[in-house]
Amino acid sequence: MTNPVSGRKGQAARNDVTILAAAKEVFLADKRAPVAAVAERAGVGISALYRRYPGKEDLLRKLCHDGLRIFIDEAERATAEPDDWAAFEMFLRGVVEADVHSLTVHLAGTFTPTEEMDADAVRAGELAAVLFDRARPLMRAEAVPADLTMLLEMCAAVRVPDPGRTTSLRRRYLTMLLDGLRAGTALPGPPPTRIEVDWRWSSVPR
Amino acid sequence: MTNPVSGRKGQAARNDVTILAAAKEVFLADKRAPVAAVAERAGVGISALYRRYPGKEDLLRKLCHDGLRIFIDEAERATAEPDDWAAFEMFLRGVVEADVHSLTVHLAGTFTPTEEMDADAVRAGELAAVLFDRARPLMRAEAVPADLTMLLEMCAAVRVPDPGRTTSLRRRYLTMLLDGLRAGTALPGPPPTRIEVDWRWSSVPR
DNA sequence: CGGCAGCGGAACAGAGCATTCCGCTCCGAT
DNA sequence: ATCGGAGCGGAATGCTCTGTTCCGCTGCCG
Repeated sequence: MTNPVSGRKGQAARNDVTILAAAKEVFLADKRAPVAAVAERAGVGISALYRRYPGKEDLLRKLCHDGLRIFIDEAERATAEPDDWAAFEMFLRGVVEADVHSLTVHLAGTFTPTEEMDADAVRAGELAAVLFDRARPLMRAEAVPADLTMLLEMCAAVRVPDPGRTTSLRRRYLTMLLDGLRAGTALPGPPPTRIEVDWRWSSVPR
Repeated sequence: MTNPVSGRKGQAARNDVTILAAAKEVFLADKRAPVAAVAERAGVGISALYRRYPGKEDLLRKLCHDGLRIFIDEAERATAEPDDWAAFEMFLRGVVEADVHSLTVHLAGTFTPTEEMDADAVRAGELAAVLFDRARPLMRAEAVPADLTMLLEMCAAVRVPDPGRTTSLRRRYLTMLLDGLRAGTALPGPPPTRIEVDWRWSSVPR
């Protein structure tokens, strides 16, 4: 019973991950997708879903929190890299690769966050700031940490029907953005503020 | 009667532009917004809207087509600029400034396009390609015209609650993107194809 | 071999929305 | 001054869509 790869329990355990994966796919494509779409994508009935999560909002929250944790993991992994710019770039590439931004920022606002999530979000911001500061000497002077959120937002906006191509194209434009981040002409207007960048989190619906 | 600035006809004429402006604001913020939201934003009743447009889809189409025309206008205006890079930059800045991309690509798929729109879309693509080709010698070698769509897409993704700041921030990141477009490290993966970039147009719902 | 965990999917209840419709107002032609 | 109707507000209508519940079945587990 400790490792039921087959049988009733095994199937249930497998459904756990299947459902989560399906939810990720579906809500990444459309954050307002109906619950039934997730069940269908996972190839299970609706009950299988409601047996695991009290309601839709809980599923969304779980998905978002998982994304946040991946973000933190990527940041921590990159921190170990000694070269400042390499660490920074590794971090961003990891986040973009995992499509974490869509999981976190895009899903924000569709549920009420838990305190633990808030804490994790703060931690994520701190880690990113450290990475940013290390790489800052290599960037254009006007760049600020809040720019990171926007850069990720822009990468997440790159989307084509084929997921593989989406990833590939995002790599392409992230490269371009990183080049633009390093040097160039003076930037117009004031940089984004923390509040401007985090507004999705603060708008608590219902 | 030729210029009824006041009276019944005058109010109606003023409502024409008020409604269109409201629709632009509302659908820019959320392309799936209900018709009632447009009426409310315009400060009119729903009838005022349905008197002008047979249905929601027609309003969306009008909005999108107007955006397409602005795109073309910007392209034509920029074409007159003798300096190749300046023309290219003026074009992109104009398009971003007018938030035309959200009006066109983002609204695509919410209605069935007319033949005239298709023709205009083709013309828009041609004009943009000319501008691109003129500036190409000044860009990194891997850049292709389809990149333009993606760059605009990324700029459109920059969005904060305050419209003024949104515009300002978009200028900021467009500058960064243009710098990234001009030079830098090699880009990974194949560039986007025309089909990948136009997929929204081809998916015809209903 | 019996019980129940786990599940499929129909059924339910309610929300949201595009569109219609009715009655009112008040411009403007006579 | 009067009256017809253009223009409009907003309630009413008739969906469609969706979250959630519920019932009955299946087949593993003890």
